[in-house]
Amino acid sequence: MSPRGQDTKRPSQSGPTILDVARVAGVSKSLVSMVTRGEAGVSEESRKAVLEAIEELNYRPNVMAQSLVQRRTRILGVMISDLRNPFFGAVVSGIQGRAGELGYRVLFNTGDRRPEKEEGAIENLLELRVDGLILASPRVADAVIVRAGRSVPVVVLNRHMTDDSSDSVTNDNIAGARLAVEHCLSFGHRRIAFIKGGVGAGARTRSEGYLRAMRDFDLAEHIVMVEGGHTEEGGYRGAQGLLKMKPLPTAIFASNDLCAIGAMNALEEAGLKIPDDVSLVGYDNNSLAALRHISLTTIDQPGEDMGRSAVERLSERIKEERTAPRHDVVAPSLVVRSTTGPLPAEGVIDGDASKPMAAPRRLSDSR
Amino acid sequence: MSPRGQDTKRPSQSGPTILDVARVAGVSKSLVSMVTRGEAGVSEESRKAVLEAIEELNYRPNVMAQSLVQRRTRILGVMISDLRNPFFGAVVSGIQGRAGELGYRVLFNTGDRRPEKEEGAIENLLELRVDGLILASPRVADAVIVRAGRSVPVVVLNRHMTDDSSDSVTNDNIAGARLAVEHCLSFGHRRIAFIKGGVGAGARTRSEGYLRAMRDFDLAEHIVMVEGGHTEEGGYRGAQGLLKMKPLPTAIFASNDLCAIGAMNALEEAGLKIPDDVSLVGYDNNSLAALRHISLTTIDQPGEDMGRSAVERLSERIKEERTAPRHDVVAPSLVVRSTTGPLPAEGVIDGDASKPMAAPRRLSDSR
DNA sequence: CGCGCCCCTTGGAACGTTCCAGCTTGCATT
DNA sequence: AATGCAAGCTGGAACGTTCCAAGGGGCGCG
Repeated sequence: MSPRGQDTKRPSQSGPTILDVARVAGVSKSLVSMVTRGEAGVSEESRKAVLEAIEELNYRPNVMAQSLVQRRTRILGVMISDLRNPFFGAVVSGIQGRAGELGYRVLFNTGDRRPEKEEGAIENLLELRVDGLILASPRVADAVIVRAGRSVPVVVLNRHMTDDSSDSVTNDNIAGARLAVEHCLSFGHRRIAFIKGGVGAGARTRSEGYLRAMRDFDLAEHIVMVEGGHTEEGGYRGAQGLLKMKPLPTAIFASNDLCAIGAMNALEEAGLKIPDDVSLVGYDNNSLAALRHISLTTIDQPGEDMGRSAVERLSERIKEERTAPRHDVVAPSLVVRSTTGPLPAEGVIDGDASKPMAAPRRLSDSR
Repeated sequence: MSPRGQDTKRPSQSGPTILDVARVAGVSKSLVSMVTRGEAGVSEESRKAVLEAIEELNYRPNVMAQSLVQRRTRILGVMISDLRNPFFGAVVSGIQGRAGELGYRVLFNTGDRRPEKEEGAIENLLELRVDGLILASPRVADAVIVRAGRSVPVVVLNRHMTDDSSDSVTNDNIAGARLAVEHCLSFGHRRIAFIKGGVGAGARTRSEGYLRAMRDFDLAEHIVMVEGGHTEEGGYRGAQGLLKMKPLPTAIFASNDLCAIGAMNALEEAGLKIPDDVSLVGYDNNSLAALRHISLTTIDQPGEDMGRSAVERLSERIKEERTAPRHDVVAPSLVVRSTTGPLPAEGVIDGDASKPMAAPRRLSDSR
């Protein structure tokens, strides 16, 4: 009765099953299963027959069926907030590397930068019954993460979770921001401005780190923060804001590399030379920063390592080797490239040059 | 006997099932199923009871079980050859957008640039019984793609398949390369060199397009090609090679944007100004090219649209609305930014200025 | 010769869903 | 009062695996 008759019978293709293989090889399905799982105790003869049948039929075990009976998938789900930020390329690479070593397959899903889509992406992964979930810089509400944590081990990357529903791997944004400020200081800069990261993961703690470092170095009076965002556009606008200020900052610290690159454009458009007129520091050390044409001084956040750690933490939880939550913090480090340099001449003159270069000394101790 | 005794009973968590929900709601599993699938013919009362039970238990349907019985997953598998190339960010975005509209979920896997890993990634997706497969710029052997095509509809992105085992969505690299050459020509350039893309998808056809365009415009004598690669490093080395040449090319066309950026560095290091001394054209129009600080003239390849088309083609195949293979070719377009400009003064002198500026005219017609 | 053991192999139950045929109930129609 | 029918609901079979208890030979040993 169906419009297309008999060809609609099978819901499109559904490959050969273990039973087909068993039939062709002339053995039982159990034996085939043992072969595919590489279990010992199968005669060479049978094994060969089975392998041939598999080859002949182009058979592939159905993961769905496997997972159903084993009650686990050996799949790690990864939700990436923004695939367009090259930093996550490194994270993904680390995740995939370590997961492969541990025998997990990895499935990615992305939120395309929109929290509601992120939530859907997480839900998708959860319905698939992934064995564990990695959320890379999620922008969703805390409650969503907690809820996910109720059904599966969760590791959050780059966002510190205050509750104990999940593990986290973050980089020490406070320390990283301090490194940035210290570095500028070591070149004699005092008027070190900051372009904020908006809602991006880690943005808040970087602001916090900037503030603390400025205060600790007795630079509170020079604190200048403008709105920006973790995008090129945000950095561009942020820098434009800074350019309107009366005593121009001599150094600018941007909340991430994309932001710094945007700032770079604005500064260059205004005819300022980097680093001759203004120094610039980013954060992340993404692949853009390393491009010779950009060569941005930045704070390295080891994305690949963080990815690997996340998998490690997840694996411990899945195997129930650990039940106490763990919050790893990796140390950021300074990568000096070409966008930072000594204080420009006038800066030394019209800035308050009362306190001499004590800072640089202090800096080298503290590292 | 197990070291940890009773707590190992359940293979970690395995959430509530439809039966648990049925029990709590006081109805049959079938009724619960009808509710979760949004089927009509359920009394308001029952529906409410079920929804409450679902909420209470934090129940989530098990996709594995669903797929097993339905014999389809509503999942599209996507293999991305290189997540670090920002061009694919756009592709992914397009895929995800259209897939969402059509009711598919999307699962990504990446080959981390290594063919054998790509093959594993494809195998993974296939074992999951995805309803369809998108291969974005795959580097695997043709045979792997053909084999995959035997079990599931496959759409290949950016690589033309000569056989009919799969559909493809490519951009017209020949035409794109021609646009690049034409553009240089319109500025009076004749010595237009090319940095090749190596094994990257589309690299061969771009070379081919360059060659053809050069010949068509009577520039065969100026053809210069050097090895490069679809990475910054490749472009850097390629440009270094070009810099050793006796009459320096006045324009350089790189096989992709990453490559062009590498070339940019080499040129700048050599003290050449872009575009004053040398013009530079890339390919892809990835997010880097658009960065104001880079502002690369390039050939736009509409990644997002291509992603959407791929999903479209796949969907047709899955629904069996079409059985004939289809090979879509999208038109590339020129994006003029700041890395191309008029022929430098000396270029006009020592180049063969015999044929005057006919080319620019011709160009504007042909667009 | 009979017993036990090891090696290899097997069928059935289970996993959590969907699908389907059929059941009940109540109401309108004859 | 009997019949028909629709609305709402239900239990069992099926999907393709893995796991497990148990079956069948062959062989060495007492």
